[in-house]
Amino acid sequence: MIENSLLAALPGAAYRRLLAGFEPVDLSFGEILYEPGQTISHVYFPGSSLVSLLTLADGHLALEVGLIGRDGMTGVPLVLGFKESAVRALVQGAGTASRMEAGVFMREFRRSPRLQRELYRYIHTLMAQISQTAACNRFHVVEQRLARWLLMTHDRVKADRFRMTHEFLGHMLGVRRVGVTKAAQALQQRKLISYSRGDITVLDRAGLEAATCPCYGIVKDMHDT
Amino acid sequence: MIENSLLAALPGAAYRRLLAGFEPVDLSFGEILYEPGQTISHVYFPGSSLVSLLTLADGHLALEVGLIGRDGMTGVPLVLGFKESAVRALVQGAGTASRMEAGVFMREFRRSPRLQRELYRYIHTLMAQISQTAACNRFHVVEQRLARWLLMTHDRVKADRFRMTHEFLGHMLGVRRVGVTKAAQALQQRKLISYSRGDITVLDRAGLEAATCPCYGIVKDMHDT
DNA sequence: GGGATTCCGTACGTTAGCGTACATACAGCG
DNA sequence: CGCTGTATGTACGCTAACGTACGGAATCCC
Repeated sequence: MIENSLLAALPGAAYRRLLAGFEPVDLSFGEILYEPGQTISHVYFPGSSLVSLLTLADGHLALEVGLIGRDGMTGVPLVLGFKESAVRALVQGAGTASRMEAGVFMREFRRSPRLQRELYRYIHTLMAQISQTAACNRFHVVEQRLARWLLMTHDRVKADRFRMTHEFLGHMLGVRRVGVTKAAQALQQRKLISYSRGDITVLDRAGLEAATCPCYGIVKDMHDT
Repeated sequence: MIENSLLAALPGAAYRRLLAGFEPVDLSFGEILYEPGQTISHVYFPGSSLVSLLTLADGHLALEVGLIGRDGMTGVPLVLGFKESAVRALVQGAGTASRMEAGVFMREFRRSPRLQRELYRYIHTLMAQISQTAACNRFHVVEQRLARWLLMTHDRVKADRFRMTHEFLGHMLGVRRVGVTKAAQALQQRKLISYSRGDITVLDRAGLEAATCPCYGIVKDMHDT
């Protein structure tokens, strides 16, 4: 019933203690959980939902630096002793999550060494993911990056089909809408995906993996280790 | 004598305990402290030295994601429960540092809540720095990014002059050497810097701040808060 | 079912940065 | 003093992506 793998990794006792404080919620597409500089009111452990961390630049431009699914959590700054987020957290895929009020969470966190260990380790993989994404955005072309992004999403939602417009993908990848359209066309012509009006279907996962840059594998291996 | 601000912030008792375990070292330009996937043998708290964190892509391309001076430390993965670094740590400015063997450090770390608090907070600012750098590398032109890089270095070495070739800067900014040369020429013509054969002098700091992107100020404010 | 809205296709000139190659010039060293 | 390596200047064609604009088409909503 709690589908988040960070929580699932906890031993029975700690796990049951925590459950009491959680509130199941349904996150809807486009919802903004935090803005930069804003106080973090709740932490979220996604189940079937998907949350993007976005860095903002020059007011309007956005770039995804991290992607959080059932393998992660939002509200990392709390764990590190800060009350505010440095980035925007945006619900990118509607679905379930378990949330907890920040103060309650911090009490539980301080009480459970096992939870601390899990979350610190998670933070390391998140940092590594952010670093790799930075290099990827710098060196690889849009088509490869789009393929990577679709694969990462595919991994987390565990479905071949998800809702996602080109416009939105542009904000994630930090490129124009038209740039996404061209890359998506190329992938569609190669029969790796198909799409229509905000509805994307992964047709050939292996093909996508061949079309993307090594960054995908590098980040995935880090999560699995 | 220990010039690192993370250490200087510790209260007297904890501070003196720690000092015993430190070994003062001189880091020389170009030295590689860690490679990705490699076990971390020592942690380093820079004094006058400067260490870059580089993400590698496609074997040969490099991109700086973090810059560590007297306000930081290397070996963050240890603090988060990992023994290996995910990035390359390269000495970018020769100078002093205090180092400690990984095992010794971890014992001290577990023993000192105050040290834990300091370092976790540092990790948050480092993450924010990496995120902002990612967006900066995506959206801003080389000239602005070069100005930012020079300012960040200037802040940390506390000297108007430092050694740095265009080739090397290319690896930091993830661009060709020629790209750096063009950007540096532009800054020199505007009398903001002067340079010659690996020797860069900051002439007009305020001018540089006007020439760079807002990212510089954003990251700086985070460190000061 | 008509109108508005959202989403995608296409097009055109512009530009930053790429890859590469070669020329110059200073610096240290024997 | 000349040699050799390292650092910087310059040049040229090329391409990915930009900014912008407009048309078509599916979907939603009264």
